[in-house]
Amino acid sequence: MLSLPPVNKQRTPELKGKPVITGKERGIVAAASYEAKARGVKRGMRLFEVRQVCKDAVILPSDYETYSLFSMRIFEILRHFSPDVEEYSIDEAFVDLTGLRRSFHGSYGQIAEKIRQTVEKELGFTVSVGVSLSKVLAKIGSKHNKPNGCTIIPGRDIHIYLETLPVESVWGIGANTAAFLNKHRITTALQFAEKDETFIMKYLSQPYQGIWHELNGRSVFPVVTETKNSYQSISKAKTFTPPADNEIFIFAQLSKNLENACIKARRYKLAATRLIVFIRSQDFKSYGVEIRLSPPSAYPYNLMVPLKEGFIRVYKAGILYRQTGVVLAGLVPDDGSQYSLFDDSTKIVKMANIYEAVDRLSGKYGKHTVQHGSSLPTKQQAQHEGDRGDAPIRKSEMFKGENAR
DNA sequence: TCTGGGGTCCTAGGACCC
DNA sequence: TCTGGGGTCCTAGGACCC
Repeated sequence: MLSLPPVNKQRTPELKGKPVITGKERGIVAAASYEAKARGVKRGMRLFEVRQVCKDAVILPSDYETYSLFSMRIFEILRHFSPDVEEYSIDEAFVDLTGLRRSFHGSYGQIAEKIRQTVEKELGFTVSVGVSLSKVLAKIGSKHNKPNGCTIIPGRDIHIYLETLPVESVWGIGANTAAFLNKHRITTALQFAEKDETFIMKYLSQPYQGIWHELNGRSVFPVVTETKNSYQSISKAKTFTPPADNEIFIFAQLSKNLENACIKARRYKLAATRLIVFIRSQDFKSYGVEIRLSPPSAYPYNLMVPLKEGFIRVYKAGILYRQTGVVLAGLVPDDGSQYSLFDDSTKIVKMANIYEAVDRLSGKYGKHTVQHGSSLPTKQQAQHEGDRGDAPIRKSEMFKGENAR
C-alpha cells in the first residue's frame, strides 16, 4: 500500500511547515497537512472550528484536478514496478509485489523503498509505503510511519504492530463493530486477530471474517486491477443553512440535485432504473423513498414526475430540513435502445437530442447554463422576501419540455 | 467529531414460485 | 382453503471507506 501526502505543497514551497488545509469551497476540511493534523484538525471538521484550534491555518480550495493529475502519474510509476496496481482512491494504491524479487534483485522491502525513492525523485514529494502479507496489514504499515515512511511487516512481526493498535483503527472496522468487539473484551487489533475462529464465524459477517484472516497474514482480499470507469449509483446532496421548511425552496434544491446527478450519469452514458429521494431534518433524521423508473432515464424532464412523487411522500410541512439529496441507482448502460413496446420511442429520441444540446451548451458556457424551471427558487432569501431578489439567473433560461424540440 | 459529500458492499427478511 | 419445504429474487437498511 502506498499513500500520498494529504496536501500537495510541492508547488508552493512557502507553505512548507505550515498547517495547510483544503476544502475552502465546501466549508469543511477535505484534507489537512500533517502540521494541521498535529494541531487537532480533522477531516470533515467545519472551517470555523479549524480557526478555533489552529488560528494560523492556511485554508485553500481543494484543487482536485491538480491532485488527481499527480495521482495518475504515481499510478503510472507504480505500473513500472508491477502490472498489478489497484487505484484504491485518489491518494492510495495497492501494488502486488508477489514474485518480483527475482527481477529486482532484492527483498520486498527493498523494492518498496525503491518505489518510494522513484516517486520522490520524479514528482518531488514523498509518499508512505507499507509492505506486508495482506492488504489490511499493508495498510497498517503505511499508516505506521506516516510522512515519508516505509514500513515492512513480515509475518513474524505482525504481533508487534497489532499489539498497541486500537481495533477500530483497522481498515474496515468502524465504530459500531468496535463497540461490539469491546463488549467482548477485544480492544486491540492483536486481541481481535488472536480470537478463535469459532467466535469470529459465529458473531461476525463475511467482511469481518476476511479482515480477521488478513490480520493473521492470510491474504483474502485480492488486489483489484481493473480501473473503474462506471458507477453503481450516482448521488448528489446538498446541505443548506439555515435549515428551511419552505416547500418550494426544498423542492428546488432537490430538483437541482437531480439535474446534477443526471449530468454526471449522462457523462458516463448511464441511465437509472431507480430514483431515491431523501431529505434530512434538522435533528439529522433521514427520510427517503425509492421509485422504480421505466424506462431507465438520465433526463430530468422524465424524472421530474417521480421526483415530485417522492418529494410528496417524504416532505412534511412544519419540519425544518437541512439537506436534500437524490440517488440515481440501478444504473444501466444507456445505448439509447432499451425501451419497451409501451414507451413512446419518438419522444425518447427527442429527449435525447434536447439533452445532448443542453450538455453541449453547458460544456461551452458553464454548468447550469440551461436549467429546469423547477430548480430556480434555490435562494432561501428569495423565498423569504417573496421575490427572486438578487438570484443570479441572468444566464439561465426557463426550460419547459413541452416547447423544446 | 453534534454532522459534508460521494461512494461500495453485505445481510436479513419479505414476496413469490414450484 | 390450509399446510410443508425449499429456492430465488428483490429491497431496505446497516456499516464502512475516502
